[in-house]
Amino acid sequence: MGTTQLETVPEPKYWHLRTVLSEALESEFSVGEILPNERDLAARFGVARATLRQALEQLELEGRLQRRRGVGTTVAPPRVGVAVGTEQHAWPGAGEDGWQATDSALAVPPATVADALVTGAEDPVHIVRRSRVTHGQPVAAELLYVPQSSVPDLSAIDAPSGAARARAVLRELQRLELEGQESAVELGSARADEARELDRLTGAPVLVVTTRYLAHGRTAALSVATYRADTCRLTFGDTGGVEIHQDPERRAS
Amino acid sequence: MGTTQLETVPEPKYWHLRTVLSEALESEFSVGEILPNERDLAARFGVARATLRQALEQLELEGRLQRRRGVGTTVAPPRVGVAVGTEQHAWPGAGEDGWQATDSALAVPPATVADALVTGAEDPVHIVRRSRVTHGQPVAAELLYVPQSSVPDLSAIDAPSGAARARAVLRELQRLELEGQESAVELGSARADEARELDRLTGAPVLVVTTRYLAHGRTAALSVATYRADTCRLTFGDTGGVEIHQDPERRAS
DNA sequence: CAGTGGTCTAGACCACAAT
DNA sequence: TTGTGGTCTAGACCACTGT
Repeated sequence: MGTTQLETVPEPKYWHLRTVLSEALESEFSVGEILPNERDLAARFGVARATLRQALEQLELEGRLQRRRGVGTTVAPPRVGVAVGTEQHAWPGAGEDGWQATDSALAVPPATVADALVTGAEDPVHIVRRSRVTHGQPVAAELLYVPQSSVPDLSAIDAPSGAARARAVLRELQRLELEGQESAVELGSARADEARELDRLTGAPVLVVTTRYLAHGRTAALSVATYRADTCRLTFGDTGGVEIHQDPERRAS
Repeated sequence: MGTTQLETVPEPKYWHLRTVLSEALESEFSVGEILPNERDLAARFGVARATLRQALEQLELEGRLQRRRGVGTTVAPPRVGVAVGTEQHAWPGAGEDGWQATDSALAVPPATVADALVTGAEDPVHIVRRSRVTHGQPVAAELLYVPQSSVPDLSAIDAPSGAARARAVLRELQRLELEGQESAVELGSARADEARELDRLTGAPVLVVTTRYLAHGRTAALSVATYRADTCRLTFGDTGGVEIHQDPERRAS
């Protein structure tokens, strides 16, 4: 990476900088390599640190860089593809899918969740916490809402919370016949608790996947999962086929 | 919205500010309403304009606000759900789906696209441009790559480009038997041309949906569509059911 | 401890839309 | 021309990680 001077172009400095850095990442750096620190980089390009940071922010958003306070900025590996909408129509917790149930308790869900489920606004539901790990990295945190009516036989369980209870709820869910599921994906920012679980800072961009599981013509469960937007590529497929890879710059012809 | 003073809390000012503004949006503003300008807001909360802007940025990312240069900051309507992965297994361009084919030409695709398709690296493919409009707002811009082998009968077409040619490519595509499709969603930032088409600034956050269409055991077409991340909620479903709505704050129990 | 990225300030000027 | 959001600067200090 030379001491390139920025030309006077009709585009913002930080955007041009992003392009220059992007090319440098491809040609002069390898995955995991650590970049010079922000103060040095800014000086090298003759811009204020804030401007340099704006460029780095873009690249981090695009999954090209990873920044960690107290450590430095490193070149990120390509995004990992995580399957979220396979055609197998499987209940959460079926098979080995990388999810780990961590906790569960009976509580009153947020109003919008109660709406989507058929329960009354004050009816408590089972809330199952799960986290998903891929390649040793945490990629998602989920809250799964299960109305008591979906798992009537669970009354036998006496544990008020804990991982074992979470697994019990999931096990009971398998007994229902799954008729279908539908998901929605949108951009959000990590709440403090989610951020902690995903090893990111509060406010980090996440992809929020809301999935509704249908059985008996009703919504039998509702899942709200937040995925790290910087490291994940969510795959929805009905073929189980090969990975589709995306060019860092999505260059058009 | 009062002249609330920020308390000293162990969280960043901009994050606290985001929360305060978020609550104000729910209780004191209605959709489309215009907020006080940034300088006034910053003064009112006793912070620098840059800090106030950091909070607004978060809220815009979450689809709560819309900012337009020269105009102001307005309260955004709830995100619109746009279907991207229905179970009907339909080719692009089938039926009325909100897409509009605008142009098409024969050109050599980017290397990564050529990889996904089976074509050689230098083989030109049909590139179809489409844009998607919902509720009068542009929500997505797409590039559809179709190998010549997928539409052999198209050779009869002599127009080198144009909307009519684009429609012809799509029409030919319908004749193939679609075996399946698989999609991936990831976060990206709008290139200059995409940004123009989506009525946003360069670098605006977008959801990039890459879809592979399968026929005859091969990839018959590849679509790369960029959706406005601020206004869109992408839905993948196999039930055609009701909308799932998401609480502005995604409050956990 | 030294070094990193994260937050924050108080300004300045620019690009754009409406008047 | 006026007022808006967008860009940029040159600092300061904070929070965290490693040694």
